[in-house]
Amino acid sequence: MGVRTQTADIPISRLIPSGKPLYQQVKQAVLGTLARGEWQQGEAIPPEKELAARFGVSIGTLRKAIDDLVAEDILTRHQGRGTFVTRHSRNQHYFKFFRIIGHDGKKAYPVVRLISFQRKIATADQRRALGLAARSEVFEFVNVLHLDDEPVSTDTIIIPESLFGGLTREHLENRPGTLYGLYQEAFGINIIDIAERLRAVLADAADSKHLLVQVGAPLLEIRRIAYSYNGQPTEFRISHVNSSRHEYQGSQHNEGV
Amino acid sequence: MGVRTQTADIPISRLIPSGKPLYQQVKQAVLGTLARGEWQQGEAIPPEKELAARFGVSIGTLRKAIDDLVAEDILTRHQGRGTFVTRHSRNQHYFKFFRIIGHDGKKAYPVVRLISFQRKIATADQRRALGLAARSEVFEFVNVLHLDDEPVSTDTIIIPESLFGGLTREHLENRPGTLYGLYQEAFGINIIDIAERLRAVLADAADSKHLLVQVGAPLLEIRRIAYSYNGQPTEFRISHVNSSRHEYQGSQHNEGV
DNA sequence: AAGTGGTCTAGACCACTAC
DNA sequence: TAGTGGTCTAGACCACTTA
Repeated sequence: MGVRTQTADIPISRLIPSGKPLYQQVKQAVLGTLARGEWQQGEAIPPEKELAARFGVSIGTLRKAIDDLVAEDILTRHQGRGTFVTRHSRNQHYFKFFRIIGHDGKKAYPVVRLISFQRKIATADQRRALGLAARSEVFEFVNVLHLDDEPVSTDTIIIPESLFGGLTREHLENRPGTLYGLYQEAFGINIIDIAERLRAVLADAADSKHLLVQVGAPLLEIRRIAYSYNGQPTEFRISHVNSSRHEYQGSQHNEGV
Repeated sequence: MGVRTQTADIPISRLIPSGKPLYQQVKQAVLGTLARGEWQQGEAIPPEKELAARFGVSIGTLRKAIDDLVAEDILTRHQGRGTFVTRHSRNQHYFKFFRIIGHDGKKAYPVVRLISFQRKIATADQRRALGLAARSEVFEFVNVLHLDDEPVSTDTIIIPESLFGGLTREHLENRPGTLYGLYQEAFGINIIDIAERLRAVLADAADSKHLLVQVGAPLLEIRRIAYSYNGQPTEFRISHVNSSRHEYQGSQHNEGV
C-alpha cells in the first residue's frame, strides 16, 4: 500500500469507504488541494508516481483521476515535463470563454477599454446570479471590447466585494493580461467554468454610444455566470454584442469524428 | 495475440504501424465499422472482450478507444447490458442539439409545424455550407417550433437531395419522432455533431407572421451546420428565435467541479 | 447464474524534456 | 542521463442486468 515518506501524506483513499469509486475520491482530494491553494498556477504538481503513492492507489487509478481534471481544463499535462495547474489567464485558454468571432470565423483578441467603475449594493438580480445575501456589496464595471478597431461589445461585470476586496479602477486599467488573469494573480480566484444564456435585444442609448450603432439596432445579449473551483458563482456579466460583423460561436464541430 | 474466430476478423492493429497509438487505430476501425453500417442504431456492439480479441489488443486499450467514442456520444455504455450505438433520435439526446430553454431555465420539447417544402437548386451560400458542387439540388423546408403553446422559432432547413433522395412532405409531416430520428431511420444518416453561430437580427414580414411578433422585433438568428459520421456537413439550418420568453443556452456549468 | 461493463492493480516499455 | 507523462498489457474482482 501507500509508501509514506512524510507524515503530512494522508492516504485518504480507503480510510473513507464512502461508496464512491477510488478515482473519484482521488479527484476530489486533488481538487481540495487545489482549492486550498497548495499548488500554484502555472507550475507543476507532484509526479504521478508520487501522487499515486501519496494517495495509496495504483498509477492507473491516479491517472484516471487526473484524466478527468485534464478534461475539465483544471490541469494540463505536458509529456516529459509534468502536470501543471492550468493558467486560465494564458492566451491559448482565452478562447475557451470568449466566443465572439468574425463572420469569416476568424478569432482575434479584443482591445478592452474601461468605461466605468463603482462599488454598490447588489440588486436582487445580481444577488440571485451570484448567490449573495441581502445588502451584499459588489463591484460593477463596464468594459467596451474592440475587435479590428471597431467597438463590438459592452460588458457589464459584477463581482462580489467579499471576494475582490481592495479592487480599484487602477487594477483594471493597468492589468497586463486578461481579466481572469487578474482575478487569478491578484485575488487567487480561478475561473474554470462559465454558463451563458443568449437573447436578442435592441440597442439603447448607452449601447448606441459605445458601439456606434443606432438605437433600436439588434444586439446579442449574453448573460454569463462564471464559476471557480468550488462551483460557487464568482462573476456575473451581461454583454451586448453588435453582431453585424461578428457572431457568437455556440457549439463547434469536433474534428476527428 | 488475437483469437480469430471468423476469417472476417481483421486484427488491423499492428499490421499498419502508422505511428499512431494503438487505441486511436482501434477507434478509427470502430468508426469505420459504424460508418459502413455494420452495427445498427440502438442495439449493442460486441462485448469488450470480443472486440479486444478481434483487434488483437488488450482490454485496457480497447476500453480507451471506446472511452473516446462514448465521450463523443457516438457510443453509449450501459453497465451490465452492453455498449450501444447511440440513438440520437432518442429524447434524452434531443437536448444535446436543442439549446432553446425558458427564461427560467426549463427545458421542453417543441411542437413542430411544417410551413413549406420544396426541392430546388442550392444557392451559393447553401452550397458553401454543405460542401456541394454547382447546380446541386437540395430540399428546403420551413418548420415553426412551438414551446408552451407559443411560436418560438422558424427553422429553415436545407439538406442535399443526393443524401435524402425520395424525401417527401409526408415524411416530414407524419414522422413519429424527431427530425434527426427521421434522418436516421428513413435515410440511415446519423447526425452526431453540430456547429452553431449566432447573430441578432430584426424580424421581417415572414418572421412576424410565424412568430406573432412585430416587424423589427429583435430575434436570435442561429446558423447551424450538422455533421454525420464522416465529418461531412449534412444539414444547413437557419433559425430565427423569439427570445422574449425563451433563450439560447450557450454553455452550461459543469456540475461536479 | 451467466454475461456485461466498471474499477483497479502492478507493472513494462516508449516518447519527450531538461540538464 | 534522469525524470516526466503516454501507451499498453493481462489479468482480478465488483456492480449491474437479464433470464
